[in-house]
Amino acid sequence: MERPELPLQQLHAFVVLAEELHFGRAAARLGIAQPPLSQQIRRLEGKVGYALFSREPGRIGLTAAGRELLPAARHALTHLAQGLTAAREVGSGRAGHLRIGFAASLALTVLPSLLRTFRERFPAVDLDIQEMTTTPQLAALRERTIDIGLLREPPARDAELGFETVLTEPFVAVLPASHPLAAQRAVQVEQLADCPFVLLPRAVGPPLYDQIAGLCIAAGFTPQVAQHAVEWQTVCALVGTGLGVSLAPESIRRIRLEGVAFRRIEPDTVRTRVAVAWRKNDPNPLVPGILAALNQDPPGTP
Amino acid sequence: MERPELPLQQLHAFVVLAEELHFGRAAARLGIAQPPLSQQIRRLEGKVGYALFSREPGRIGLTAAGRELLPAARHALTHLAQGLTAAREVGSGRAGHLRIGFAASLALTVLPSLLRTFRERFPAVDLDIQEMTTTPQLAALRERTIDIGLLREPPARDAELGFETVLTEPFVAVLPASHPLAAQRAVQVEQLADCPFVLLPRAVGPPLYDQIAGLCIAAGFTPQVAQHAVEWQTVCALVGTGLGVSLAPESIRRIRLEGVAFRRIEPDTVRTRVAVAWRKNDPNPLVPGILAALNQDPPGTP
DNA sequence: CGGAGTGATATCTCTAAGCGTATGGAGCGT
DNA sequence: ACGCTCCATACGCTTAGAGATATCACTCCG
Repeated sequence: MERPELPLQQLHAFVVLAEELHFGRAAARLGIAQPPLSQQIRRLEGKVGYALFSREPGRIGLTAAGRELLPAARHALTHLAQGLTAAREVGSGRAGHLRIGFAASLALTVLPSLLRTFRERFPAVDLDIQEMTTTPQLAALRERTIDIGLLREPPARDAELGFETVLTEPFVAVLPASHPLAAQRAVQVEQLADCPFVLLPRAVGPPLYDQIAGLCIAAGFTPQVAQHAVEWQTVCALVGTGLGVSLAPESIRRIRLEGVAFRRIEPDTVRTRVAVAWRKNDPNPLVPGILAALNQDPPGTP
Repeated sequence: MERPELPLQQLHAFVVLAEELHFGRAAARLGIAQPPLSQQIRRLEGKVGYALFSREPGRIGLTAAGRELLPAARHALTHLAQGLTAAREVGSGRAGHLRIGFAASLALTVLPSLLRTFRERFPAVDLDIQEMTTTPQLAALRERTIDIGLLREPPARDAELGFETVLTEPFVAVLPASHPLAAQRAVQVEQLADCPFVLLPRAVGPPLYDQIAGLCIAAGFTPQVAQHAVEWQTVCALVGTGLGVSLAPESIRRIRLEGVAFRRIEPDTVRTRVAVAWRKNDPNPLVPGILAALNQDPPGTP
């Protein structure tokens, strides 16, 4: 790309004059006097190297070179004007797009209401949402692959990322419907001591895993993991087949599956935190926007 | 179309910086020092109203607004560069297009060689050729519908149009092959006195018509027009059916038709002039080009 | 022949902006 | 702690060019 040689202002004058074919009117449309317009055109012609208009007394017209330059000038001007307003829309936060990573377990609780209220306030914004577990979300935020994360059990503090708790929820026991404990309204955690467990791998969200394990340990046993699954959806399905039991955040109750029962646990002192995460230095004006949307719309009331 | 607000130079700097993502290298590519580049970007951001780059130490990147503006800036710059070179090509006469009107009778003589030599010298030029008789050509030239005319018997002089004779040619008699006179090598014009004539209407080219009529009158008779036809092609076809005879410029010999004979006439003192016509004030640099091509390539040697 | 309309020229002013050099200051590596 | 890289800032110089006003030149027309 070489250095631009034609000042935009002169091109604007050129386009207007090409439309009016009359120096006086064109100058009026441009809001300037006639002599400056003559100068502009003259300068532009000087830079192009050839006449752009044929001036015969009484009628002026485009030359062949002028006809060639006109569409390019028009394109450039309109493109730039559009690009500029688009950039301003985006800059002001009225438009743009936002890439959101979210934990699958929130697809049925936090996410729907968030999307709804955000779309109301920023109708021109495209939201790209993708399911990711906690650890990949943190990495994606740092790599700028996503702009917003919705995750569980965020780190306490981070130099680069900001976090804000969206909601806290207790854990529930996930049981096969046929399981004897499913007959109770609530389950003592220690009653699960001898059951095989279905859990998410620790790697996808160590803090959450540790919380669950911690619940068991507090109840006096170490959970025997019979099977790992990467999504809560799958965990529930496996529990439904009788493969084992699980402990999960309450919001997965929304996953309604044949043959799976959810029961309160006792004690339910431990709660899992769901937080929104963002880059502290993100210049995208939509980031404050979505944080505001989250605060305005108290989640948990989907 | 509103007033352009973004100087092209700054947009250029913006695009280069967006590619390099490094002030030092971008400045080097632009051939300037680094501080001026910082200024350019700063000014541009000032005009847009929002930051275009996120500057964190060690890594700079486009903001959302910058990503929005970038393609527009690129488009504008490349479009303008292309338009500028195209305009210069056209201005210098290396490219462009030329609308040529020509008399049908020249389709087989002057035109082919002219097109060939012109295409050699100006390969990037598009030629739009259209068949027109003399009078419409003059009108089309004045209305700027065509740029070049190839016509017969031009007016002697004209305030607006220039003419230059391309070739002169004698008239020949056009006879049915079965006609008694077709047995002779040459025909005396007065021998046609009693034959019905097939001629072009006077309106499509009064001077040519008057020349033909003049030939007859000089031979002592007034031609009896049995039939008018608008093209020489048709005239010959009608002659071939035995409808009459005609007098025509020699170049229509090229129209080879079953049952039509062409014969020299005596006296052959009168010649018809074929001329090229153009607007004297036409700024199109191709006009001199085509005149030069006509002179370089002596017509009549197709 | 004179006036209207139209565009070119001449002259002046003023501002924006482009560039350079010098310098400051924040990270980052050794 | 030191130096290095990289970007921002400050300051000064210089110029292109955008604008205005006044005037001239040409054409057309009544």
